[in-house]
Amino acid sequence: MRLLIVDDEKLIRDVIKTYAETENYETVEAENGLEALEIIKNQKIDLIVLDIMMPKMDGMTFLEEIKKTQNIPVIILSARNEEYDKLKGFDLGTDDYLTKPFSPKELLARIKAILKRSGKMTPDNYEYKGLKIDYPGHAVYIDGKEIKLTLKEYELLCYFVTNENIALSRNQLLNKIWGYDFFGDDRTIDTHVKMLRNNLGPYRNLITTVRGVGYKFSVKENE
Amino acid sequence: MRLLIVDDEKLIRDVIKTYAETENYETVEAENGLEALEIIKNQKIDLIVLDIMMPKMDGMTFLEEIKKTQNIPVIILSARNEEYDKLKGFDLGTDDYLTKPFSPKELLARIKAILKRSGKMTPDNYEYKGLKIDYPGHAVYIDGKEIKLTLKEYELLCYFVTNENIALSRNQLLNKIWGYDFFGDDRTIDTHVKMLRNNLGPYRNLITTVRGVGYKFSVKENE
DNA sequence: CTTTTATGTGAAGTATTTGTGAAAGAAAAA
DNA sequence: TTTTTCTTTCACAAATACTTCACATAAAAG
Repeated sequence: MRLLIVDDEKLIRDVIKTYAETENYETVEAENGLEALEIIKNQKIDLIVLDIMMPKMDGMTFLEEIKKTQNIPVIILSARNEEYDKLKGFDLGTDDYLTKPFSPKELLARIKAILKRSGKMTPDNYEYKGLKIDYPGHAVYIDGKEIKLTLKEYELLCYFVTNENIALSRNQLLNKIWGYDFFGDDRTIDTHVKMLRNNLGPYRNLITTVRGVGYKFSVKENE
Repeated sequence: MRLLIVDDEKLIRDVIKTYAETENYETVEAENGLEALEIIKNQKIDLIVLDIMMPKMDGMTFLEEIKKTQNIPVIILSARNEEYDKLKGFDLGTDDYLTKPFSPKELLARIKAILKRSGKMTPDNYEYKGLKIDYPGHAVYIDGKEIKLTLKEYELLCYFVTNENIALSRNQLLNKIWGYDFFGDDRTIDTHVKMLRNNLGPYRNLITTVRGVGYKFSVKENE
């Protein structure tokens, strides 16, 4: 069980690290979002403790970034009175939120709760028949052969896969993958879905159109 | 499922609103107790999120006021260290409280728990015999086989199902499903009901005609 | 029983939504 | 810079959905 602690203050990191280690969690540290992204790319992380206020790449940006493709639970640390509305991309199902100053005991309790709740940890790959996604490697395979997806196509696919059997509106997709500050055309999604379908070849029909709503990924074998 | 959010800080209301909407709750806002009372009078509210400290009419007064006549569950928000024993009218069976600052996740979890407890929770699917609606998937199944409904047919069915045994006028249906800005013909509903009935096959008679009024969905086995 | 009123329904016409190729615009790589 | 790759927009075709209409049918009223 490995935690990533992202905070620019070494003192805070040390405190968390100390307490976490008494509970036998491994810890990895990062000073800012950029560093954290690097680590996420290369290591399997089970939970992230994330400070919102940081230089270089702040917590929110980092959060939106990783939520595009990964589903690692996150505990957010923020100063009291910070603006709540910045907390976009925050996934109510898997994440939690604590205000500074916090009691280490409470943090540990929440860590425990989240890890328990999410039971089986974030898998590092997805597989359905000959379709395979290797999350750490950012790669997708069809029948053993790697297919080359652009970033948006990959993000789309990941989001679809983690929301199997759920109809996703264009807005939802835009917000989650493009970010809340994208003000372009809805239909750009259609184009990306088209490309993704083409690239999925024999698996193209796993993405179905939900007319009037958006798209849905499902492996159900209906006619 | 409609929540009333009562808080004098717009920021807090916005945060709650944002998160509540991701869970598909409708939200109504009020700045103070007086406003909230007005709303309660005129709308059906399933749960109230209530800040205790407010100008004009504070949360406590409001709480006592509505508890006299209604039994809507309430989640109370209060600053840490406020005296809880002042919480008159607080019903331990149906209500809950949270201290600020709170985690949105926790609030939503409590909302869900309370709604579930009070039997009001919208489940994410509906089932009656071989008729099944999968809300997240926007899909309807009859005896295990998916039937393809158009958006309007699907919306109609959902609205019927959530208003079982209630006669719905054409106007009501138009307003809810078509929106208040639709100025077309009433009878278009008849056509959609016709199509929906056809698609429901063996379950077509769950939608009965209420002559002079509109339609009604009911599972009662009459005549 | 006849008339009136309301609903059921098939079919035609209208409107909307989606698929798609291509071009323009951005970003990254060379 | 130039070249390449990726992203976004656009335009039009195709598919699908929605609305209206006219007449058939059924229920209620006279």
